[in-house]
Amino acid sequence: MSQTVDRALSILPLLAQGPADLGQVAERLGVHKSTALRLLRTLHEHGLVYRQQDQRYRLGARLFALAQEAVENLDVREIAHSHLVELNEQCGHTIHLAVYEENEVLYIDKVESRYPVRMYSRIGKPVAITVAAVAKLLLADLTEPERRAIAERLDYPMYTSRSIPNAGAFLRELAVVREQGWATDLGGHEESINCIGAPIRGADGRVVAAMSVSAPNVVVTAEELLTLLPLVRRTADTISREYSGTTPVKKA
Amino acid sequence: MSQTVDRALSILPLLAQGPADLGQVAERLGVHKSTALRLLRTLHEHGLVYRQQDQRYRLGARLFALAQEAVENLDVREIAHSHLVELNEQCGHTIHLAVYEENEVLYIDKVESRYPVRMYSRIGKPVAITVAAVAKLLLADLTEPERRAIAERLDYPMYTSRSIPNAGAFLRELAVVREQGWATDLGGHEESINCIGAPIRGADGRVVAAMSVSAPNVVVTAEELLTLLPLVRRTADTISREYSGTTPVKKA
DNA sequence: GAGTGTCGTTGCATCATGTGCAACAGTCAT
DNA sequence: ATGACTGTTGCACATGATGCAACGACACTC
Repeated sequence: MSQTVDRALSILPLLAQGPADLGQVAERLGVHKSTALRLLRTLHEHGLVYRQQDQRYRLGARLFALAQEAVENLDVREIAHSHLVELNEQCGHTIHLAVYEENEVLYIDKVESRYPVRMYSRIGKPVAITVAAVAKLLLADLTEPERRAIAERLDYPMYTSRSIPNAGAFLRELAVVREQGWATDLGGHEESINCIGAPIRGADGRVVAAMSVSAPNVVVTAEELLTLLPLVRRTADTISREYSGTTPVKKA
Repeated sequence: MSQTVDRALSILPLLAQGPADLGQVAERLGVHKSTALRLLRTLHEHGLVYRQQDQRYRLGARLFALAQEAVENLDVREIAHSHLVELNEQCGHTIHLAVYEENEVLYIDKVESRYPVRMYSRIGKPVAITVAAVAKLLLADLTEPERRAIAERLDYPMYTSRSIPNAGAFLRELAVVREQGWATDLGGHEESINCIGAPIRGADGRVVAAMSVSAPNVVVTAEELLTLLPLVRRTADTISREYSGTTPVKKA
């Protein structure tokens, strides 16, 4: 809507791929060098862009600070985290927490099977939306026309032979997930990895986040993983209750 | 420099404090509502801003994805290298750069001394973890339980009479290093070689890499080597600043 | 050491673009 | 219904963003 801002913001994903010099930025934007320079300077003043010794530009620290604050404002994450850790201690597998936002599903927390969470490790990465259990849970909660619209728009990469192949199959899968209240991904993303997931709901019943447990075949079979389903659902429900304020609320 | 972009970017830190509605944003920016609306729309299209159910705006998850992608492409080695070369030109000794990964400390860069004394170290090779200055720096930054777990698991080969002999001594050494912010290895790996090292930190303060200067006794004594400490620490700090994208000095 | 290429930077004239205004539409409370 | 509040739209105006061309700095070649 605003051309100038639009151009300036387009620089960010461009630099996210790696440092670039003025000429490259101008070319990729399709504008004159002097224009690109002014945009970069403005971004620089706000700390979103940093200029290294070789004069190339890359994303600046301010962006990381903002991202940090953005995620801290997602209070689902804060509430869920301790429960995810607890679940990890009980089952030993990797736990993910994801939200849906603007046609994307993003991981916002992760508890590694062996190591403590590292900020910026893989959190923030878009999810394989057509196959991941958490994505199915989040999309299944949308209205029917929304689901249809998104399903039509997506690509259906065949990560494995068990990946969901097309919009029709995806919509049927979402209907199943919506009905049963939990979801799986059995080797649909990586052949040897299975996931089971459950939704986290707000006070109005809407799904605000989804969590999943992932484990490789070599550790537990899909059948064994499914025996954890009650535990996963119970954890999700506990988080839902706390999130919707059934427990004493302290924040303003 | 660019008014429009400047205003748009000013919205981000504003929203970082918490969600705000159109009127609040317009007021804080000192512009008309319609102007604020257009800016917010542009930010929205780029996913930097998200509109929640109550129509208020907050920071979007795309910020997260951007920061994530940028960090993955951040290469400490690339940023550090020129500084290491410069340091080598100033002091003439061998410089090492190392990172910690998966219970191992690895050399990822090396600038050879200008005198013909070869050290047995190679880029990509694991470091003598119990004695090397860089290893001490990297391990000292872990949490207390992590340090303890690793210390218990390690072997303590007596390369020389001054090698660290056991887990207890190692943990005490790590505590000292953690406290003082630099480390040494005085003949602990090879009898005739001394090292001093300093940590390189990311934006969040975590140690992401460590660098060291090594020199044999026949060239400089340990005392003489230690006089280089301020220079080494300054270099490490410079690299830290550049790595975390903080501009040294800027506008008021 | 003159020549040639590349790159970032600056000042400026032009007009596209962002701006504020005022009117409109939707929602909620009374 | 009425009023107060919010977000939204269309439009005339001039501000501010744009591309150009010229300049300076640096690296490299011959």
